[in-house]
Order: sequence, then structure tokens, then C-alpha cells
Amino acid sequence: MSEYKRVTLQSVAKEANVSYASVSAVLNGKDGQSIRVGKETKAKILECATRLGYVPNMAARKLKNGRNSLIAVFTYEQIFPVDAKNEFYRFFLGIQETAEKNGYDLLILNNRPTVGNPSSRIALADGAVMIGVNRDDQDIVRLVQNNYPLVFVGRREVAGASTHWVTFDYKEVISQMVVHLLPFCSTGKLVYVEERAVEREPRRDKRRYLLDVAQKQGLEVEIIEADENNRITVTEMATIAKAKVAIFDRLSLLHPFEVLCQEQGLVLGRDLATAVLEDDWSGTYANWTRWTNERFELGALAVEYLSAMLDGKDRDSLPRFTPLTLIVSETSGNVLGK
Amino acid sequence: MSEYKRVTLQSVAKEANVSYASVSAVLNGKDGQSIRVGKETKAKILECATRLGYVPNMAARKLKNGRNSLIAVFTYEQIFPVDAKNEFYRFFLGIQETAEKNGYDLLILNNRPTVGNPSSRIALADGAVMIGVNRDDQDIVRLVQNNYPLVFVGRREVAGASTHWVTFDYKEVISQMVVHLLPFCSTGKLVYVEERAVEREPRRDKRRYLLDVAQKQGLEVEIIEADENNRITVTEMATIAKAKVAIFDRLSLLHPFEVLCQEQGLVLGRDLATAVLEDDWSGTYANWTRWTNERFELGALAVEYLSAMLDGKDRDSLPRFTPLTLIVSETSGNVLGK
DNA sequence: CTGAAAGCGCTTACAG
DNA sequence: CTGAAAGCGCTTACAG
Repeated sequence: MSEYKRVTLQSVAKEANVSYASVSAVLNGKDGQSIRVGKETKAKILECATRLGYVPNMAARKLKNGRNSLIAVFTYEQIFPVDAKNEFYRFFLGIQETAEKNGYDLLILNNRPTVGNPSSRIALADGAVMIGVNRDDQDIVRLVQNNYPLVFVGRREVAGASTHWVTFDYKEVISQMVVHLLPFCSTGKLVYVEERAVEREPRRDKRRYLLDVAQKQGLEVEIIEADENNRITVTEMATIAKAKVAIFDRLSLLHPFEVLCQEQGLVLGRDLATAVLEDDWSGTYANWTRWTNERFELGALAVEYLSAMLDGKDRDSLPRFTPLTLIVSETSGNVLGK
Repeated sequence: MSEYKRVTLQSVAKEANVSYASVSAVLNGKDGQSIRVGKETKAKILECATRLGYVPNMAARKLKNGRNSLIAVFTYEQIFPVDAKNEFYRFFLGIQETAEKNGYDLLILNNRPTVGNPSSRIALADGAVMIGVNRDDQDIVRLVQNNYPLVFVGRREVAGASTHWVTFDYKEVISQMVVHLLPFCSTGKLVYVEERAVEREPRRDKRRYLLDVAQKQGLEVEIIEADENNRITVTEMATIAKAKVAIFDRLSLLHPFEVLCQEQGLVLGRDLATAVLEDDWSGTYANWTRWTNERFELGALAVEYLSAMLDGKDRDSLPRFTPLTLIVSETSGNVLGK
């Protein structure tokens, strides 16, 4: 069991009795440019490389060229989300497929505690796609500040630096959704129920778009924050019952709400018109008016964006929004004798 | 949008007004060994590194150290098997989890046509786990010949080189299975049905273990090869009906066989005792006597093995077999009035 | 047409 | 206690 001994350009050069510059040129198909090599020399080099089993050292190449056709995928999960049940799974599938298509291999990373900190592991690749990131991490901020090619899945802000991100086109679909619900807003009012959660960009964006379009349509919006168990109070329920129309920002709010409705004898789609602003549902709550699950597409877009950045394309001209399509379902179907 | 400009040891050293050797030592926590650094110097270095946003260059480290805590996972699939429906999915899950546990990141590779050939992409990592490999590839052979740390999932031979592999412990479980079926072998004979397929190590191993144990038990074995549609002839069916006991080497043979049985009015577990030697079933054919699906465990074992190799442990002392447990089910349940 | 040499960023044995 | 220097394997502008 001998050790792994690398066959280098040097050894091939020695074997073929040429300079290793020639070997490099021949093996990279770059002869004919700044370096030219005779036909027989070339054949001999090729033969020696094969015979010795030459394998180029990618680390050295990366060091020299600065590129190695590798994209890192980073999450803050304990375990990398390849499990089909994981909420990031479809992102990953989209990333995977698109990386493949664009000729990149994938380095999959997570937040395990380790000797080398995350940023250096990420920087082994040419660029990275970041999923579900905790932005408080100094290590990632450092990368952003140094302009390392990083694309966040979902809009992200980092203080004192400009970030690159792709996200869902919430604005358009939320507008459609409100317009769809408009006929049910007989009281001129609409209730928006939010999870009790840390304020993050997606949450803020969804709320803002909702408020914007409501205002434009002359609707009043009352915002309700659920408790830590995703439940709302009976008083708040009364408000909803009166307004007849409610929108929920996350899937987790739906079950408690449905239970409450049942207790009060309220039927969704008959007594109330409701919808949910959730991009990650799969099979569940199919009776709710919502939008399409486009996580695969967003993962794919992230890689396209990164890929374009790496090719030096102008970032500003790149698409960064994945369109969402409204799905009208029972909870806002044919309500109120409409 | 400025370019990604790497902050190097050099720049930190310049900023802190020390030699970059000191910076390296401090940043790696290696001061106190061959290199010692004063307390204030150390603090200043740390401060500068943070302020400038220093990120170590893993490629350079790998070049120097020869290690970068990366394990490659290679398959010959077109697309890397992270899809839950893929037959390699459970291998991958086991690999994933164990790599994590042992402090390795994963480089996921497949056989896409590319500029750099597979072997150089693999060699970027410290070692690799190979799944479902086509051994004819010269590129991989090269790696094996150079003693690059490669662990195959499933026994593999490569001409002129010794390979490392982990596999299922077919021998023990096949022995148990034959012993289990023994009481049903009233004619002293057993039929073994094989897929029509390229002869590979797993196939050969399963057959050999079966023949060995049969001989030991004084049983005659008749081997039947199915046709390209995994079907057997009526004559062959008659042979099975007479022997009363049949073992199949792959799952794919089962459906055609069940159809044939139905046509002939034969009931498995009543008229015939049957079993299948398949490690990749999931939910399907639960009525068949078979063994447990241990693909996750085998994936995990592959990484443990590789990990131990990389740590310089003696390979010969390493476990390389994942045990399989016999599952007795209806097809050999309470047959023949037993 | 071919080769010697610099340099990518790092680590570490070694000299001072 | 600290720094200069070699070298990991490669690519490429440049000199001959």
C-alpha cells in the first residue's frame, strides 16, 4: 500500500525530455499559441503523460488561474439539505441541475464547526450560492465586503456592502392576488395575518407589496400578528369575520386558523375568502388560494446569475426574479353567493 | 461593482508591519511552535486580518499541505443522484452524513463532458467515494494506479491495481437465506434466476456465495438466465414448479415472474417458496423474502473507510462489509403445508 | 521552434 | 523572539 504519489508536469517533462512548459501547453491544447511544439514531441509528451498516469493538480491550477469551475452551495443548516423532506431540497435540485448545465461542479457546505472557517471553505470555489443564510455571521460579511461572487437565494441585505441575490417576484403575484380578492372585500377592508417571527427581508417585502397594492385599490389593511403558537385571538377572529377577507403570510398559520374556523362554524370559501403568501408548500393546503411553488426555478436562477457574474457579464442586466403564478383555489373560490 | 480582490497573508503582513510568516502562524494558531510571536504583535495581526477581511486561500493551502478536508463523490450518472427517486440516493445520504461527522466537505461530481477530465476534478479532493462506476474509464484507472485514495461502493476490480472498496456482506445473508429455504427443497434442488446483464462483481459474488452454500447443504442449483425482458420460458417455469424453490438475483425479474405465476395458477408462499437477492428495494415487493435495504449504511461505511485511509490507518484492519439482515416474508412464509 | 523563469498564496524548516 | 527563503504544481509572458 504505497502512498499516493502525484505524477506532475515535471515528471512527465523529464520522461519526455522536454521542458515542462511544453508539457503544459500540449496537455492543455494550447500549443500553437505562445508555445509551439513539434509533432513528434507532442506525440511523445502525450504518450508519456498517459503512461505515467498524469493527473493535473487542480489546486495548483486554481492558484494560478483563479478559477476551477466549482460553485459552492452554502447553508446554515446543520446537515446539508439533500434530504427530500428538507425545505431547501427543491432549491438544491434547481442549483444542481443548472450548475451541471453550465459546466460547474458543486461543493456542498454547511455550517459545521471546523478548523477552517466557512469563508475560506467557500472561497475554494469560484463563487457561491447561499441558502437560508444567517447574515449576522461576520465570516460571510467579510466575503461580501471583498466582492467575492456570492448570490443569495432570497433578497438579503448586508450592512455596508452591496449584495447579489435572486428572489421570487412577490410584487406582481401579490398584486394579482389582491385584485382577485377585491370583489370579496365588501367592507373595503382586508386583514393580513403574520407569523410572530424575526423581521427579515422576505417578510418585509411581502408586507410592503401587500400594503402598496391595497392602497392603490383603496383598501384598508389591518395587520394582525399571531402568537408564538401561530394562533390568533377570538377578538382578532371577529375582525376577520367582519372583514370577510384575510391573507396569511406563512403556511404555519393555516392549521390553527382552520381549527378556529371550525369551532366558529365558519367555512372558508363560503363565509370567508382567504389566501396565503407562501412559496414553500408541496401537496399540502391545496384548497388554499396561493401561488405556485417555484423553488426549483429560483435555485436554477441563482446559478444562472452567478454563472453570468463569473463570466464577467453586467450584473444589472441579469434577471433576478422568478415569476410566481397565482393559483385560485377553494378558500377564495365562489364566496359569499358570488 | 469592483472585482473580487483577494486579501492575502501578504497584505495583512504589510498592514501589520510584520513578516507574513508570523501572520500565517498566528492565524493558524501555530504560534508557539517553530514560530513565536509577541502578544501585542499577535493582537495587531488579528486586528488587521479582521479589518481587511482576510480569507485564507484554500487552493494554496491544498497545494502546500496536500489536504483540504474535501471528499469527492463521483458517479457516472448524467445528473448527480440527489433526487430522492434515484437509486443512489440512499448511498448519498449515508455519505453526506458521515462526511459531515468526520469533518469533510463534499465535492459532488458526475460524468459530464468537460475540459478538465474527471480524474483531475476528483483529485482536487483528498480522496473520493465512487458510486456505480464504469471501470472501463481510463481516467479512473489512472487514479487507481497512482494510489489516489479511492473507495468504491460495491466491490470493484481494476486490472493491474489494487482497489479499495466496501460492500454488502452478501455471503452471510445468502447463507441464512438458503438455510431458511432448505426445508422447502423437497427435491434437493433449487433454481437460481439471473438477469441477462453484463457480468459484474456483485453479480458474480452473489452467484458464487449461493453456489457455495448450496453445495455445503447438499443442494443442486440450476441457473436460469432470463431474457432481455426479464422473462423466463414456460419450460423454465416448469423446472421451478418442480423444484418448488427459486431465488432471483434482481428485483426487475419479479414482476414478469409474478405474472407468469398468476397465469399458471401458482401462488407464491403456497405452491412455491421464493426469495430475491436485492439490496435496493424500498417499499416495493414487501411480500418477498429478501434482506434489509442498507444502502445508507454502506454509503456511511465508504466514508468511514476513506476517512481512515486519509488518516493513515492500516486499511487491512478496517471493516469493509455492511451486514444485511434476512427478512422472511410471504413468498417463503408457510409454504407447502409446513 | 523551445526553454528558463516568475509568480499565484501558502506553510514550515531554518538561519539569525 | 522574528524574518528570509524554499517549494507545493501549475501557466504564460518572454527571451533566445
